[in-house]
Amino acid sequence: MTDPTLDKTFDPAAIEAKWYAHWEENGLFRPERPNAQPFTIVNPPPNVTGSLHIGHALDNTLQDVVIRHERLRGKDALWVVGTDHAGIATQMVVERQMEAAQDKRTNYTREQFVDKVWEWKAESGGTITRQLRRLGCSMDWSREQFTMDPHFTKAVVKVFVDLYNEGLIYRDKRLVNWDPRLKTAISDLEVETREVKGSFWRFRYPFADGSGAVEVATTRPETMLADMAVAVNPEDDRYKGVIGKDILQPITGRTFKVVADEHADPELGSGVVKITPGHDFNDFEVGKRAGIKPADMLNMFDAEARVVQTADGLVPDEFVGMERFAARKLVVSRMKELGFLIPHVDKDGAEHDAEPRTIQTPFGDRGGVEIEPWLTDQWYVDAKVLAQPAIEAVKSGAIEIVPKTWEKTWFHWMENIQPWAISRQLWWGHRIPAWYGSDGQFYVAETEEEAQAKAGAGVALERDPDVLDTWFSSALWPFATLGWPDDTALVRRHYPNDLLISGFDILFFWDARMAMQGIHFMKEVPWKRLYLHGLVRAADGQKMSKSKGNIVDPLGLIDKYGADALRFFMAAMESQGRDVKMDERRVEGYRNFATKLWNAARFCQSNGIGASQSLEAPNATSAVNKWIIGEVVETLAALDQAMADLRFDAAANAIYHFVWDQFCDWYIELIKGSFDDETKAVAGWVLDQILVMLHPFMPFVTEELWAKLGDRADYPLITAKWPEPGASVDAAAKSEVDWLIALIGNLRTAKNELGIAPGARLDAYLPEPSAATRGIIERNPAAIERLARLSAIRFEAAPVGAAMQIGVGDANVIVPLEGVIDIAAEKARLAKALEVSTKEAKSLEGRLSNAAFVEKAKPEAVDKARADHAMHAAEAERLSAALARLG
RNA sequence: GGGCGUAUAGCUCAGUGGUAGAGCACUAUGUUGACAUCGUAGGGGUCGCAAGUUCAAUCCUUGCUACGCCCA
Repeated sequence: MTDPTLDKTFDPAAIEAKWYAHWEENGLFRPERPNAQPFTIVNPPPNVTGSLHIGHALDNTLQDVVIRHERLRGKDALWVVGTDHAGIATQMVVERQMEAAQDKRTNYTREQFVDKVWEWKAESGGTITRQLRRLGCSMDWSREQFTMDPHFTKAVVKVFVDLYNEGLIYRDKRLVNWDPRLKTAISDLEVETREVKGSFWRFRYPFADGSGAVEVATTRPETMLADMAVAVNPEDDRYKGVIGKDILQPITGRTFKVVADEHADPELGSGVVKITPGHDFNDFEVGKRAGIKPADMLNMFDAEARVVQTADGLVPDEFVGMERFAARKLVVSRMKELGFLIPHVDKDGAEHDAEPRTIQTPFGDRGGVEIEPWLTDQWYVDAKVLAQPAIEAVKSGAIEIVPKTWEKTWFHWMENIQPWAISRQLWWGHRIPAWYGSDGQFYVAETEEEAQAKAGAGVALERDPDVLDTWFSSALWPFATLGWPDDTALVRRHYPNDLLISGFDILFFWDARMAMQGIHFMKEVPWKRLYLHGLVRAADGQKMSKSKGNIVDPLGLIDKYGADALRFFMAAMESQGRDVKMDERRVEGYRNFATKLWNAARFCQSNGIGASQSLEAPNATSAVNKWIIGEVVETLAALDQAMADLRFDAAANAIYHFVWDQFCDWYIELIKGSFDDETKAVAGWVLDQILVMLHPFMPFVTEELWAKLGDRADYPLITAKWPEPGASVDAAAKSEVDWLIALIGNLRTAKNELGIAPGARLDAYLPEPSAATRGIIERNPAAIERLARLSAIRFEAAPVGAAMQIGVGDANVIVPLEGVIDIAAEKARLAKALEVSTKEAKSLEGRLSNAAFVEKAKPEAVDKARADHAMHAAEAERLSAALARLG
């Protein structure tokens, strides 16, 4: 460091860039500590397409606070970092770029396209990792991971093949959630249900024999083109006679049966439902129960949800090729023309084709269009089997979920888990290791050679074109990032991870799946604790979203207030089980806090206070020095406890209040004017303890001050030692300083109320002081003179005349103010105080005179009430006497 | 419909079985040996509503209301 003198103003931007580069270049995020206890966190890999949003800022700040804390405590702290290849999102980004250049994916071969994605990644994929550095996150960049790295692919393939061989992955023809825009299947979790204004139509379906009709209702009339049954409830007396009869569908002319099925609810509408097994999840089950094999279920859509001819050739030509919503309209108008539409009559008696209704409609979370249930062959994971040990792990405590309230959600989801559709019809991602043979069989193997060996010579193989769900690979993050499936030292040392911090919004997507895969393949839970935090919401409490335009950019906040301030805000606002509401004023407040510390350090430095020489607290003889050492001990205990409990808010507040309220407001003020060697040593030590304790929250300003306060380039703060004061709280020193603080505070209050200039220097009298009080006064002349602004306290009777009376503990300090004071004002002041004391005393007296209280309450409570009563009663008496003296 | 969460000072939030705290905002004041991104002092709350348990409830129980989230 060049000039160690601190500048008058604190400029976060200048020190942030400098220190981050220094830490990273010197390998300080992962110092060699082969003999230390390991501590491991993996970060939720952000999408490679992503840029840092406020939620990342929260998530990564919390992780950095933990990892810096553990590193300072001497652990071999590893924070694994990397990005996720984000199949759909990344493919969309590259395709959009192509569109902008009048180009498209299908102009290329698959290999060419994938190459272009890699090119894109090399060029633009590092945005978020650069931004994480600006936040100050101390990840191990030397081992940065990507879910498409070759070693990761190896892990993914092994997991797929092993699960297949164990019967836990299978191929099945069933309905999937199909995104017609992205032309891929997606999992249940990627479907968002939204409320949409729609219509509810009612139609007559005639019997084929002309003996009448039943009434069916639907919100998706186009599916009529693939109807294969109508269902009634077997218990519904109205329809018992029609079960087994044929229906003649008016548009297609298809005939099908009335079947009996529990799915039909007699209470809903007419009690009759039309059944389209190939295009509705409920109908699929009804169809299977009615004996229709999935392979025989009629399909009426192509991958883009345009109408295609069904297998029986009964869809009228005019519909074929039509977009799904256009087909819906045309079906309605054809049914109406044919006289089979039952009009809706509104409350005013007017007729409409349909009843307007709010409809729960599925949308793809990426593509943003309505999901179409579609009958295809896909790969599935038997999640139910994998979920059992994950449930057990939380029940047994092998995984501790913090806050605990999320356990129920965990259990509920795991217990009702559905098969997980893992194949995606994309080009970017981990390609499924399955080959289809010319013999009509398929072969799952880690390599094509193995597949060929299984198939035998002469069978031509073609690899499955689909890729795996991105979450299938990120589920392996806690161990594949460490080198698994190879048996590496890292895996042995850092699995299980100690802690996972994630937003609750990815509890099912990611956390749950890591638990399932981790336990299955590693035979141990992926992490011992799972900490779930909430969302960062806009200042008005709304969810941030691009469409609302209420996004707060964390980098903008860093530019404005510094990374330390933003980080401290995130930590201080993170209380368990609550979302963080954005409050820029509060970020500003923490920027001010950093400035406050900066200036306190600057003041110390200018008075010859510098780096401490020992981990242990220096020897202290003065009460003020003993007191502040005790305050450090207490703050450290509170901080350690809060960190152990993952109470980030409590931890941040403990250090904040110590720095501002104890160190700056009192300790520095009390030592001004008396910088002896002991005080300099103690002050330097306390300041160092502050820097260490605050470092996890505010790494930049603390590292800068650490460097400026002492020549310790070879002992940077980031890898310094966590405090071990080896001292304890000195009760006598504490009560002495408390007395001084009370004297100063009470004097200031009285002066303010009486309109006396705060700087006015006054005389004071304390007749017959107790020995203890006298000792305090005699030992602290500088503080009393400087802060209480008393020229002296004389241990004798005050001269007769107007005076202000200041109670401190059991002492009553008299400050003569003849000529200065307005007696009426002083009387009013005392009367007001007397009223408060009297009220308190009376309330306590009432409680103590209640026999039930004295008998049944805890003895401590009774003792405390007695002590408080005595204190308030004495105070009241003292104030009465003071009033009497004023006449 | 099921589950979960939240309701405490003007705002954003802590907290405890013995009648409440912080930051910001507000009022007054201030250049006292760092800091006006500051100092000093102050005002401000029937702790959502109702009932119950208890000597005592803001804190425990139940119900209700409002808001939010997840699942169906």
